[in-house]
Amino acid sequence: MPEEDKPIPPAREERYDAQRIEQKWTERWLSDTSLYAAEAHSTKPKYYVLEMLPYPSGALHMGHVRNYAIGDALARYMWMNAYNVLHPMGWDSFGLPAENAAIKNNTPPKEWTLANIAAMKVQMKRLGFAYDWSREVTTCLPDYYRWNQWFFLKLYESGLAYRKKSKVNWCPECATVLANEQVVGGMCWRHEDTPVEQRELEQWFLRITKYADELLRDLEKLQGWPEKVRIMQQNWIGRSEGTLVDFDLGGTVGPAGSTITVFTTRVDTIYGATSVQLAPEHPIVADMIARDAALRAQVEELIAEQRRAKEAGDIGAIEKHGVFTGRYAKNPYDGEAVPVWVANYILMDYGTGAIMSVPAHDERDYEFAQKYRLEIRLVILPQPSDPEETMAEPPLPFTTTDGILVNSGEFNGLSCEDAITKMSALAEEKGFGKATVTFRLKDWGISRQRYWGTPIPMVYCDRDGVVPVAEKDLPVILPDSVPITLSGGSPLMNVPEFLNTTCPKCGGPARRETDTMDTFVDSSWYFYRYADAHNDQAPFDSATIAYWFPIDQYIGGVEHAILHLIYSRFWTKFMRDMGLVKNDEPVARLFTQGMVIKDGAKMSKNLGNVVSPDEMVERYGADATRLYSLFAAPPDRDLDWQESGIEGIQRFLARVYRFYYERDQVWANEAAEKAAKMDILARHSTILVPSLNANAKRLAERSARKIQRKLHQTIKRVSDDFQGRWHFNTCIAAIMELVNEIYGAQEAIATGRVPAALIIEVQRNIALLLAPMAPYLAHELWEMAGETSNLLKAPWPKYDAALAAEDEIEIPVQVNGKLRGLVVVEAGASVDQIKQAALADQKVQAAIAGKLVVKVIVVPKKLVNIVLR
RNA sequence: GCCCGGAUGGCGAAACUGGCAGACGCACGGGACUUAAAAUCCCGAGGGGCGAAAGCUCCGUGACGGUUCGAUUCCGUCUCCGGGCACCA
Repeated sequence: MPEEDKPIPPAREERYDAQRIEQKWTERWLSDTSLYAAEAHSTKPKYYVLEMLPYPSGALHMGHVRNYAIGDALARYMWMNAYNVLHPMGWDSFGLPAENAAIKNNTPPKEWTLANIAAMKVQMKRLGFAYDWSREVTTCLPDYYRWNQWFFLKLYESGLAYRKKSKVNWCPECATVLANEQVVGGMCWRHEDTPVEQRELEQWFLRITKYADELLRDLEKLQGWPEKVRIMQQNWIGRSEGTLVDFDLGGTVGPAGSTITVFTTRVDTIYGATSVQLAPEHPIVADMIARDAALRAQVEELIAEQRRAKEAGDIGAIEKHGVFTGRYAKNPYDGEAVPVWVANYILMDYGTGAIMSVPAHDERDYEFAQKYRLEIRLVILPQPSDPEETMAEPPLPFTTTDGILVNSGEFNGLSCEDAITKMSALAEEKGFGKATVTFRLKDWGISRQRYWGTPIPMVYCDRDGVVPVAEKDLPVILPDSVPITLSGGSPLMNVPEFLNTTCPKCGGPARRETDTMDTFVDSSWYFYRYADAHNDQAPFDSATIAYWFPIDQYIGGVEHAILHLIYSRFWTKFMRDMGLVKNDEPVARLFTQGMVIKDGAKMSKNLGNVVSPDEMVERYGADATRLYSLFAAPPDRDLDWQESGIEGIQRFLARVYRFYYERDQVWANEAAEKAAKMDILARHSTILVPSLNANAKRLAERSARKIQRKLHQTIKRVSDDFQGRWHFNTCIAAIMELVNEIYGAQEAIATGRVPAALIIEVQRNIALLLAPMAPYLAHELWEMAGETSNLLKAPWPKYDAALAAEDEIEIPVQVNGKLRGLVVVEAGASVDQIKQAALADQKVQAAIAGKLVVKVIVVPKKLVNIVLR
């Protein structure tokens, strides 16, 4: 193409106009769907960066923007580092709010949800997030949830899905099940004067506890996860080693039998057991109260106390109450019969729901025994430090395991540790107990008596009982246009076309399961689907998963540290055992970002301190909104949103823009300069970092060298932060410093003391450094710097350590730890040279005059400290 | 109660490995440009005391103590704030 036929670049405006620039680039980006597409096969290394998918509530909030700004910056950075990047997005689109909206606005949940998705997708695109939309996953659509059903069938086949009775919140007024958040102070959220009841329903559970040990053990492998999250999961799993011991009641009370099995971690203290305590909901208690109305009333009060405390979220503050049952149980070790009590501090869903109470060696038992004047018997004494010393009586309760047994028959004199081993062995030998491990982790109840969720693919037949739907008949489609009412249980029960079916086994009439799945099922494996989003033969292709997994970096809120992430880990282990995936864990590295707060409080409608992303984008642009959310605080900490802060960022972007614009104006007006520019550009398109020697000559000017040094220092700082701790706030500060340096050198630039080549190099690099964080402006600047390549995949700049190095450095000189002088030395100065310079300094001389110098500490490049006496 | 974070100017924060505390930004003050304002550019600034000024000096990273030539950083005790779990036997 002849020179004069080249398209004339569009006229640029003097003022930084975010809206104009962002609209221009949005159009280009949206017209090319291949832009952010991951390559199925690539010689490049793969990188899977994932942000937690949102619930489509209708609008993004600032927390989302922050989350996605971090992920997008990382994805773009990895593209620039020539990785094959997978960066997908989707919608966690089943769940209760759609049903609530249906009730409130009379809109079908599907319609409401899909409209919200469309709206939020527009927001995401406006913000410029670089997602591969061809892999979008929408969990409420049958092409996704059919695989939930498929997995459920596999879980059922493997014995990992089972039914059992479980309690639900029931509002008699609504005649329906309530979610925990719909219970307010023990009352229904819609009927403030209707107490919520507990009803037992048959529900589906997934046997996550089968993997309890592995889920715990593999936390070790997750070194790329925050320590905090690993600890939270560890506590959640709650592994505890102990002993089961049978106490005999000496005759049955009812169907629950005549044995109380207690779980204890301290079987070594069992000779100090002076009572057995049962949870109020223990089956033996049920037998006991069946014939004892007075006891029944008391036990019911204990249950009520427990429930009230739990609902108040304040179970720790509950005052301990108990009631003596009138029965005694025999301690199998010494044959002593101890009283059996029922107590409100014993939980039925942990251990066996029964404990032995050892007041002398357990704080809670001690408190309880004091209150009810139960016997307190000391059986552990402190280890004497000197064997000759007599053992002192310790203060009670004495809970340490570093002690010696007394008053414990044949076990006297053993250490607690030895006693636990020997006593557990004896229990097993004699058949009244055994060593065991319990977990706090419970099986995962997935049944929801709701409409807007994945139908559980099971059928109930009068003849064949519980029968799974045949795989070939999947998906079981969730019917549309189902009236969402407030009463009568699950809405699906009122849809005969759905409810009535035929038995897959005998072909006779049967009923479908009307419960739907917990939405945590959807989010437990959605990130696998991204890798192969349109597969209609299987949830995904295993070879594709082997390529992409594990996820290299997952980013989201810490509020999902436990449930979502533990269910996802469980799902992965199950899929691995099925042979579907090879990885043991889904996520190699996890990052949890801090909350966005305003005026010191979490943003909420109640407080009226919600900042709308749309408003920010409209007022300041997407770049400023994103950049500010990265700048205002390090990403793992809470971010206090300040309107004046984002104004400052906008000012910074305008300052950067103006630097390019004004240079362009100058160059455009100087024909000779322009020719030089073209010549330089031609050279620079291949050489990003000029070699030191060539430049050292060319950049003899001090001001030019200063700019060049700052440039390379900036590239280093920004690169280091992307590689390391992700403190994007300091990256941005570094770029601001570079821009300040340029503005500070205005005069040198105007008088031609700074070569145009260097200015262009700075311009190119600022565009490159800003590209991950402020992509719109960065693309515009890239173009203004004369580049025609796509910035998205332009190589990330490299710094030259020699160019970044300082020639001279200032070394502070302290005398007795107090700053007394500053000396300037060459960067490579030896310890001795620095010491001489420091001692020669006038101020230092004055400070040490007449005193005895005891020691001179020299830390090269850092400081000198002269110690006087 | 237990576990995990955090606390630094008027504000958001920085100081990455024990080495000049407060980079960068906001707000503020002063100046330049302007008829004026806005915008922009430049300069100033932790607090106290001394000084006309250049400057000098003391104090200062939630509190108290310790280690060290030297501590925002390491150790101990405590206070407050945030998050998680909660009578877990």
